[in-house]
Amino acid sequence: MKQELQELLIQALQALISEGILESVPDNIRIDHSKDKSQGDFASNVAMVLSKQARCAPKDLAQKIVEKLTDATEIERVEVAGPGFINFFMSQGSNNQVLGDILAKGDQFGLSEFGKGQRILLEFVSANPTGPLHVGHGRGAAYGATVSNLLRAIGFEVDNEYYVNDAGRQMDILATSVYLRYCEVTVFPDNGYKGDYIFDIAKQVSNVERYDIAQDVCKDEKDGGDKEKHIDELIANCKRVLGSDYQKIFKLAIDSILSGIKIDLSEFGIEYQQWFSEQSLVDSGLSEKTVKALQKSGHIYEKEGALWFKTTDFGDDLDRVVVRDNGMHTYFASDIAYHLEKFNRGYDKVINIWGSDHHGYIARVKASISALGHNPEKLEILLVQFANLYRSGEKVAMSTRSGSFVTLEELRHEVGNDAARFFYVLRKSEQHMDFDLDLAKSKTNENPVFYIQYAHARIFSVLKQAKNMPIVEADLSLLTSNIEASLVKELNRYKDILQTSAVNYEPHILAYYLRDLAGEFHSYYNNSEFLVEDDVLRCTRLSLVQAVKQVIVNGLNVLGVSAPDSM
RNA sequence: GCGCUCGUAGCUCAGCUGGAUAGAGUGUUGGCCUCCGAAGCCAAAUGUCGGGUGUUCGAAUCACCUCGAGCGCACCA
Repeated sequence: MKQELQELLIQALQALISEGILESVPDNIRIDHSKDKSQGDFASNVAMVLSKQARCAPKDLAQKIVEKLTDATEIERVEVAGPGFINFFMSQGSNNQVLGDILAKGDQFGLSEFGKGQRILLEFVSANPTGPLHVGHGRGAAYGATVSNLLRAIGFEVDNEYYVNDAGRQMDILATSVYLRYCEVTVFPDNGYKGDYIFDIAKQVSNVERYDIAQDVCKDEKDGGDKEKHIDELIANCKRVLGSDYQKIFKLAIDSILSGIKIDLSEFGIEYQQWFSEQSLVDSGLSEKTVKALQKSGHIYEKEGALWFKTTDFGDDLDRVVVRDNGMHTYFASDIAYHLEKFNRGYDKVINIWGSDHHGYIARVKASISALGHNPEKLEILLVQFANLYRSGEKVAMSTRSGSFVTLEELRHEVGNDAARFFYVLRKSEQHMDFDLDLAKSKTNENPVFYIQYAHARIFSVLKQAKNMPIVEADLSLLTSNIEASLVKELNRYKDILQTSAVNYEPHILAYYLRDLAGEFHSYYNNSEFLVEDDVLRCTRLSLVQAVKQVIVNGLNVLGVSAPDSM
């Protein structure tokens, strides 16, 4: 409907241009759903935007535009209001068309072809496999999965991907930590992974000799030494002493943790098309090749024994090291290779969802994409602020290494998947978020997700009771009350909401909409009776209510939240 | 010090590609179950939109300054 109105407006503007009143039609003419019923169904501010060009008062220009509008049966009347808004009042019949549309399309209602099948690679979570996911990762997981659903709903083809950092020093620290627990050492390195899950993995180790790998290593920090050096020497000893058994433990540790992460995400309703291994970039030599390609194109220089990538040529603050003086590739080097690999897979757009603490990393990644001859515009990086956890009014410190954190699994079991999914996306992703554990765990009724699910359950219950009553054709002209009109108006917004929510990567827009829709329904429920004697009236109201139910189901489905029939 | 993000009702947050009286949840106060699910509804009260200056017909929204909070500035990943 919005598009039809837009075309009508353009026609009117063109008529004014031919009369010499206006010079040109603006690119995008804004037509919004009015917030207030007294302001009609749609409003346009085009007259105010163009008043300068026309050199007359916005209100007068609006009047002139209105006079040029051709009649359309769907439009009941058009008004000029306020400082120069053009308000469109649609006929109730035209608004009601959406009901038939919803009931006919069912699960498909609201979907569009806006994305025209363009392919998007969406990478999210990608937490290091050094421990279970915690509640901070949960936010990225819920956000990423919902953005993915949204984009799919408006016609994009989206592949979800998890980048597994299974190479590098952190993994060695993990393996060594497991071995030390297996040996049941009494002194544990400051920099080792201390969580309980390390003990669980250690229990699975068998047929490996127990050596004292702490012999001859330098002092740990608590003894006045350097904790980084201490753990590096432990790792070196561990590798040397264990030989091939080291790989065994290494693999056990990562497999165990990664499979835990996969189960966790899958139970949270999140499916990935790809799990991309960092190690595979090393094995395939792509990391190596990428550095060579950069060298060839002249973006690399040597300084103090290391290879530096001149990212400052592409807008970064500092140049970055890609190969250290000890010959090791930095994480950045494999990350460049990874992004190159993503681009080579031929996606129309590559989206990364990162924790906001990585924002300083954006410039150098985009720089590397430019340097390798790709368009950095095709890479979009969305940042998610970490959630601050509060327990008993106090902020909870979180660190994977110290093992003091609340896992995503714990949270899911406490508050339920539905509440967790909804709660996470209810706030704008870049908004700092206070996650009050006590509130989320103990008073789950306050969570708005139940409000929406309750509306669905109520409708289900009503429809169930209507099952044995006669079914006749509905007469939509009987939907005359204010609340019915505003409920229909709300349903008419769904498609636009879905699109706005998706193109802006803002799931909270959909979440808020569903709560509003549920609110309208609850008002209606308390205000009117559905199971009335009159067959036509009953079936008419039930069809409205059924349409509401369908939209709630469709919307919750995008958010990854279930719509139970009873609760 | 430099950079990114944020600052809106007691609390948690929407609204931000400039638009009509700044909204919701929660909390507070008072009503509504002989009636389709009261996890609900209705009503009342609540704001220097952190502060300041500017841009203009119009600023919570844009620009600049300033104060406050979080995060990032490695030959770590």
